[in-house]
Formats: sequence, structure tokens, C-alpha cells
Amino acid sequence: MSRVKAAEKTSYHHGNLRDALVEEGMSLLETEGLKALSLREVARHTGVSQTAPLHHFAGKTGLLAAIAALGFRRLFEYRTAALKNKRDPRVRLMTVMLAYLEFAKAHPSLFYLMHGPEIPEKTTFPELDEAATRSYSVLETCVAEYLQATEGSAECSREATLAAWTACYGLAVILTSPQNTPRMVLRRDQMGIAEKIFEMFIHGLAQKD
Amino acid sequence: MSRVKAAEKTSYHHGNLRDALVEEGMSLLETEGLKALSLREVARHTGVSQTAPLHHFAGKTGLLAAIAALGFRRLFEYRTAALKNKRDPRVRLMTVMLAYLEFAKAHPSLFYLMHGPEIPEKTTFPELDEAATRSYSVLETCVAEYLQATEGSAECSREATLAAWTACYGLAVILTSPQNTPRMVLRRDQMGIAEKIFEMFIHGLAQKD
DNA sequence: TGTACATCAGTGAACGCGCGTTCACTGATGTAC
DNA sequence: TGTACATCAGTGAACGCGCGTTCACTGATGTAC
Repeated sequence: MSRVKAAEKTSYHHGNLRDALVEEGMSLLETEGLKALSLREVARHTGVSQTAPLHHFAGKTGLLAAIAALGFRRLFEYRTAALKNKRDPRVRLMTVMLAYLEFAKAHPSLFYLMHGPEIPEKTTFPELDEAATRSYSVLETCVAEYLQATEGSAECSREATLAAWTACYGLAVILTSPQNTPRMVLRRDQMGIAEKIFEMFIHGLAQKD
Repeated sequence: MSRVKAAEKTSYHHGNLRDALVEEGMSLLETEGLKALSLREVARHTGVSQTAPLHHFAGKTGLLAAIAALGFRRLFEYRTAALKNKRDPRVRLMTVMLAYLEFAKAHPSLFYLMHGPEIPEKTTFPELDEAATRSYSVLETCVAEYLQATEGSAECSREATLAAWTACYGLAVILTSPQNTPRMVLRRDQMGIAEKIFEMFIHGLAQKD
């Protein structure tokens, strides 16, 4: 790996093909959708023979997993960036939830790849698994802090996190595939309604039972 | 349609092929999953030539839509059956939400077909659209009644329904594809945890804002 | 400093797959007269 | 009551597609000596 990225076009070896394929796959996914994302198409776009990717990934699923992992890393960054300078626990929780929604809306196909059934056995891809866990833990932290601030006990923080995650995820899927469901409500001001809904959730989270 | 279902095997015409295909497609979906559900396979299972289905459905999507519509009709029945003899508005809301979850867990592939992207432009299939709306309206009614019981105003009932639907749907997807996400929490007693989570939601629903 | 050789990262042809759909057809049914 | 004919619901062969993957290969790189 001494000359990574040195030669650009003329050399036989690419030097950085793995990253290039992931990058190209990502942009293909965002522009053309998941259906159009095939090994061959990615190879074509990268200007490389159609079997070259197999030297870097365990079949098609391997490439998909790598793309999804990159997606989770970006989601993590997006979430943490949104949290910057926010101090109030309640605000932080709301922020991290809304950020998730924004991310999903901005990258629907990626979002679908990250969570959908296209990649089976996600746990078997360490890179993907780690990135997903890291992203999830941002939410987890915010929920725990919020619970602590409101009732002093972070006892059922796990369930509460799952509840928050349910809200985020459910709404994200709904907003991402609008033809799915209640069309009336969501015509306009999606983020406003989302905030309203999240507020109800957050309120419910803080109850003592 | 005078002799529907009269002759069984020997006759050239099937007599009830459309229904038979939907039925067969449904069972194929449940046993083998969405990937295995092709026009040809359904035709094969029904004992009919592989092009016969095209006389009854607008291509593959048409068949899928018919199956999904049947799914929504069953979901509707399941929900209303669960509500029978329940009187308290809060209990009724909880019941209808849990019933949704149970249905999804019992028929994961069907659930995925009903809500996933396999059928594009769902609104263009009247049968499907109507069945989906009817099923959704059960939830809508329960939410409205609950709001009325708790605060006397069913003003933001639409948003509240969407919130409840978000909780149902989000959790259903999570429980349906378990490898997705937080594995720790959901090892056991899924319905118990689900109820806990829904309780938080329902509690949040009733807040005055 | 030079050489032999293992290893890695590419190539391109080809296989085999199941699919949705088109096509020209034929058997059965129902209706007009 | 009988006949002609349009229409409907089947058949089966075939087309064309893009795909993931296998295979034998070759060019380039790095390392041991």
C-alpha cells in the first residue's frame, strides 16, 4: 500500500479500488435506487472489469454491507453534529430524534438499505455491526440522560431507548415511503408534525409508572 | 359465472382461477417468503400454465396488490375481533395496537408485502387502497375515542392517530426483522415489552399541550 | 544491486439462472337471431 | 331448438434481460536471498 492513489489511470492496479467501489456504490444508490445497484453496474461506473469487485468484497452482499456501514458512520456524524452546543437533556433528545428523521428523508434509499432486508444477517459483518451500534448508542445516551434529568432513575433506560427508537424508525419509514399510509395528515410541514409527535413520545417517556 | 367451482379438474376452464391464485400466492408468501413469490411459481402451484395469471391480473404487481389487499382485509378482521367485548377506551386503544403487532409477528412476509416497496404506487389499486384505509380507520376510531374520553377534545386526533400508527408500525418492523437492531432488549417477552412501550405512548397521547 | 518467485489485483469470456412478458394458438362459453 | 359467432380463459413455446458468479488467465508488486 505504498503508492495508494499515486497513479490515476494508466496503471494496471487501481490502488484504492475498495473505497472507490463503496463510494461509487453509494452515489449510485442515492441517484438510481437500490434496484439499480448491482455489482456489474458499480464496476461499470468505476471503470473496472465486472469481476474486479469480487477481490474486495464477499459477493454482492459484502459490498452492500460496506455501503450500509458507511451510511451508519455518516448518520453517527450527522447526529453528533446536530447535538453540538445543545445542553438541555430534553432538547438533546428531541434533536437526536429529529436528526435521524432528517437523515432518512435526505437519503431514503440508503436508509432503506441500512435497515431493510436486502442485507441478511447483518450481525455477521463486523464493520456494519459496529457502525450501527455506535449510531444507536448516541440515541441511547440521550435517552438515559433525559431520564436521569426527569426522574433520577435510568432504570428502564433500555426499554425507553427502544421506545424512542421505535418512534424515530416508524416515522422515518412512513415519511420515506409516503404512498404507504395516511396521506392526508402529512401533506405539508412534515417536520413540524414530526416534532409534535416526538413531543408526545418524550412526554410519555418521562412518566413514573 | 354460472358454474363457478362446479368442475374441479377435468374442465378446460378453471372457473375460479383468480381467487385460487391469490390464495396460493398468499400461502406461498407465508411459507417461502417474498423472494420466492413469482408469477410462474404461483401458476405452477395452482397447476395452471405460467401465462394464465395474466388473464386475471395486470402483471405481477397486480397479483401482489391483490394478495396485499387480502392481507389488509384479514388484518381488519383480526383487529375488530380483538376489540370485541372491550369497553374501556384506553384498553381498546391498547388492544388494537397490540393486535397489529401480533398480526405482523404472525405473518412477517405478508406484513412486509403490505407495507414495503414491492408494490409501487399502492394508491392505484383501488381494492388495495380501500382495504388499507379500512384497516387504518379502526385505529383512527380508537384513538379518537380515547382522546375524547381523556380530555374531551378530539381536535388533533389525526396527529395522534399518526403517532399511534408510528408506534405500531415502528415496533412491528423492528420485531419482524430482529437482526436489524438492538438485540439485547428483545430477547424475551417481546409482547410484554411492547405493552410497556405502548403504555408510554398512550400516556403521552393524553397530555394537554 | 540483481534475481526468483509467491502473492495480489486486475481481465474477459462464459455459464446458468429464473424471471416477466409477448405471441399465436385453441378450447369452452354465452348470446343473438 | 338450432346455429353462427364473438368473447373469454386457457396453452405452450420462445424472447430477452440482467444478474451473480466461476474460470483460467495475466500484469504488477513486494520480498527473500
